[in-house]
Amino acid sequence: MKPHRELSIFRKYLEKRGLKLTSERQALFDELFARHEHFEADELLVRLRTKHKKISRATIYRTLDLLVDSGIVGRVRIGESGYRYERLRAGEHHDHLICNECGRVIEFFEPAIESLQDQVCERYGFLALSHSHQLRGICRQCRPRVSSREAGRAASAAIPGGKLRILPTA
Amino acid sequence: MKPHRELSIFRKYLEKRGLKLTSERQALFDELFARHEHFEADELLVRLRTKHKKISRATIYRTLDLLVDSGIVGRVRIGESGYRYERLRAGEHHDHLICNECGRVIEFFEPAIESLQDQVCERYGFLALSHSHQLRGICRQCRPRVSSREAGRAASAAIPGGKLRILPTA
DNA sequence: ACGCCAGTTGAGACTGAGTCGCAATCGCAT
DNA sequence: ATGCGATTGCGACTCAGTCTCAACTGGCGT
Repeated sequence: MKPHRELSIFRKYLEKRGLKLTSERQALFDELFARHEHFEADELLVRLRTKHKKISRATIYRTLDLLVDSGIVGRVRIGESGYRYERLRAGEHHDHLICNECGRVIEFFEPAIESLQDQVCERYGFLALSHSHQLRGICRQCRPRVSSREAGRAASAAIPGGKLRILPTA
Repeated sequence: MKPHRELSIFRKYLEKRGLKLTSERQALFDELFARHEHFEADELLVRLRTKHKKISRATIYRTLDLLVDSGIVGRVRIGESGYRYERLRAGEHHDHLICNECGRVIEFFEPAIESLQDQVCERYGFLALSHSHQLRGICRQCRPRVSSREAGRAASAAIPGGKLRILPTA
């Protein structure tokens, strides 16, 4: 729980391009590194507002852009609308399992998938700069609840093919 | 180029829930299956408008929802904002390589990745219902252009680690 | 062929997320 | 302490998508 490392990265990032570490930026940074969850921009706004800090929505977005750009925060398209942000630990990377029921986000990392991705890129002469890989469905905790609910409904929603099919969505 | 199969699926889908095949829905369907690219909702609106057909934005979205729900069209989060739609051929599935330069979308399918995904889900007791997997970067055609442009700039943007790193973004 | 009515449409108001312009303010190098 | 470029907050704005509702229509029943 020592965000010092990230703070100095951020500081350096700002310095390098003649930007300033204002009290708003510092406050946002602190709030962000006080937890370790995924969060939305407006969530931060509310949290800071309730903590007496005043900060505008525009500044939240502007600062978030800086943090993403500096590499210590990641911007992810999760859920149906808007972005979510997450702390990024240097050099680490992960993808997401997202529960449609409770919204829980599970991070996973599968080296074999990563290297297969590289192979795919090679195949197409594609230079990958970033990627996004998310699986949506029902998490372990929600499965019992959902399946009992389904039992109540008609079986009409059953997928024809029988076998579990994974279709693209987002 | 015979969309008859899909049309009958759509027809059946509508019938099953007492919905009607209106001229607007038919027109949208036709326009959609006249090509095979990824497209945005507003794009369809424009295309139909220029083809003398009048149709409202709301109807476009409503019909697109039906098509997605019936399984013959897929909704994908590509690019920075909004959705894109794409024809789905029955049983087929693919993921995307997206070029940041020209916007080109390359479809790929890697069975090994799919099965690794299943393994990841098992590991977490997660029931996957859909997934999204996109790599963003520079396509073969754009690479020469981009690298020469980069050469002009300072080398300051070089990634420290040296090795190609793939970071999450969307 | 006709009528009926649930389903459908278009227009425009609305929403939510994010961006922009600008005058007032602030960090910080000197 | 000073100066000035960077930054902020505000509110207006955009953009994609949704909603409401009165007017319209597809297609079943006869």
